[in-house]
Amino acid sequence: MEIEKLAHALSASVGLEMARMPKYLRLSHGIMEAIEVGELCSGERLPGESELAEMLPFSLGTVQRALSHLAERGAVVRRHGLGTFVTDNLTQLNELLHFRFLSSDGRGLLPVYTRVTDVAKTATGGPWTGFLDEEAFYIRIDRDIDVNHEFRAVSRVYLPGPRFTKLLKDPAARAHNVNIRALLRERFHAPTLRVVEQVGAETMPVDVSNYLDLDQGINGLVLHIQGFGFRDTPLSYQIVYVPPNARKLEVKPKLP
Amino acid sequence: MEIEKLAHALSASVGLEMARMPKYLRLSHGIMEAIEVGELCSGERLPGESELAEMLPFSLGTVQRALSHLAERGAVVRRHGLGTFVTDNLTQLNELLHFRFLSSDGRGLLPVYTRVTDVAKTATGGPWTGFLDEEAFYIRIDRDIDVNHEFRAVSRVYLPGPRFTKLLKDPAARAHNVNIRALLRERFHAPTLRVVEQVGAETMPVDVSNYLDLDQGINGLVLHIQGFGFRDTPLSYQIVYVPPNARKLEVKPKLP
DNA sequence: AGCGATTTGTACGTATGTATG
DNA sequence: CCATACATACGTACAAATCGC
Repeated sequence: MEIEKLAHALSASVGLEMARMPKYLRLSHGIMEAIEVGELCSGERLPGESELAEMLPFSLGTVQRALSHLAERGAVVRRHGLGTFVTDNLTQLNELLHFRFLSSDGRGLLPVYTRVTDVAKTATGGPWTGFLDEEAFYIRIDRDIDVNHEFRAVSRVYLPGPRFTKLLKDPAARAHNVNIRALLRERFHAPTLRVVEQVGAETMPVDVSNYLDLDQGINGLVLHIQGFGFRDTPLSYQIVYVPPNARKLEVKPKLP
Repeated sequence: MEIEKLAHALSASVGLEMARMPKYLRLSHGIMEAIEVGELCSGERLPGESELAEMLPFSLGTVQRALSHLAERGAVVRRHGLGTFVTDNLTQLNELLHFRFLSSDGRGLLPVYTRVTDVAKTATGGPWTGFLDEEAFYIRIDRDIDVNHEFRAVSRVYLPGPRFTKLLKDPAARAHNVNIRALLRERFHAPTLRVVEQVGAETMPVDVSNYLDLDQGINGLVLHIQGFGFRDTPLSYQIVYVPPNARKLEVKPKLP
């Protein structure tokens, strides 16, 4: 990763919402974005602290604080005497923020692999119509989520149609392991700033049961994730259908 | 809280495992201990950063780091322009509230009414035996949870037996609408400082199904809540069985 | 094993910004 | 407006871990 790119990414993401943010958070978000859009790859080593401090308009202390901030959130790993590295095996950090299936020993997280199965217009009603503003139509992104090759879940993201019509033709929206929230931020300058999560045991819909080869009418775990953007405006409504399985979903972050 | 006491507590807690610890952690642990033994009371205001830095052999930056460390873990609350305060009981309680069923409009929370149905010794195994330390026996507190008179759930709290034997005879443990964690904190000076929550769609056990008048073998929402006390020691293991219902449970959003 | 070079971790001191009463 | 107190930022120095020679 060249520093110039990072510097460019940082300067590109200022001016608006970042203006009144502390510098260490600006740097932290800039690096986070670079990770999400793939400029910084999984496992890649970042430039050293002093190098960053020298080339960018940040002091060493500020760089350190930004990196520690990212390390606390699991985006990077810092190793004494070696360097700072993008956390590997985080195929999608954003996804893992919601899909934290625990491994057997309860210490690690299971890897997840996502695949887009459909991007289409929809006009039908549902919980998203009560959350998103009233629109002529909505865009639904269907994804298949493979958890550790053990079982699969179905994710459906609903977006206000008129604003995101371009998604229907954007090949990036159909790529594997795509991060929807990163896509919205990059392509539409619509970052998700806050989410509200709800969970319930609901009967799996017929089409989901069919797709996952389940019996009809059984109950599964269903997540509802409301995404808010600038000025706390409703931005996205995601529903994740998880079939019954032996794994448990962690719903709170842990600080040791 | 007088600085002299804190200084004494800090000097008393050195020499052993603290010797090779960073200074900011030593200070952090010292303050934490002062809270544990009651020298610093709930809601009490700590001396200012600069005051601490002046009176104790710590620089301002080190004091700030120690206080931020405690604030991140919820032991203290820092308020700009006001000061740093020991987290009070009510705040802790709200943080640890788990049954956040949302009302129809999604804005308010549904009222819950709890009723203790049994307090008894148990020696049987389960997920709690792997979490709590090995004990001769455990204490199980069964509760019936009525959510807005719409449906009922079952909660089972497992505690290490020897330490909490008194609960078997304590009438307060059988009172209605009692908060178990508040009870542990007040009666046993054993506050729950951190929880890890997991959720899954599991088959409801036979006795729970019978108690709730459900068909056998159906899946419900099952919460597993691990409670940690001082020094991050395992304190309680709670399992909540929620039958399928129309309401959704709000889970805490992740770090933004 | 020793010795530097590099890199993160800790600590200190100082200055300035900003929220609160 | 002022005093207080936390929040941010910068600069410096040294300690400790790691790697390659």
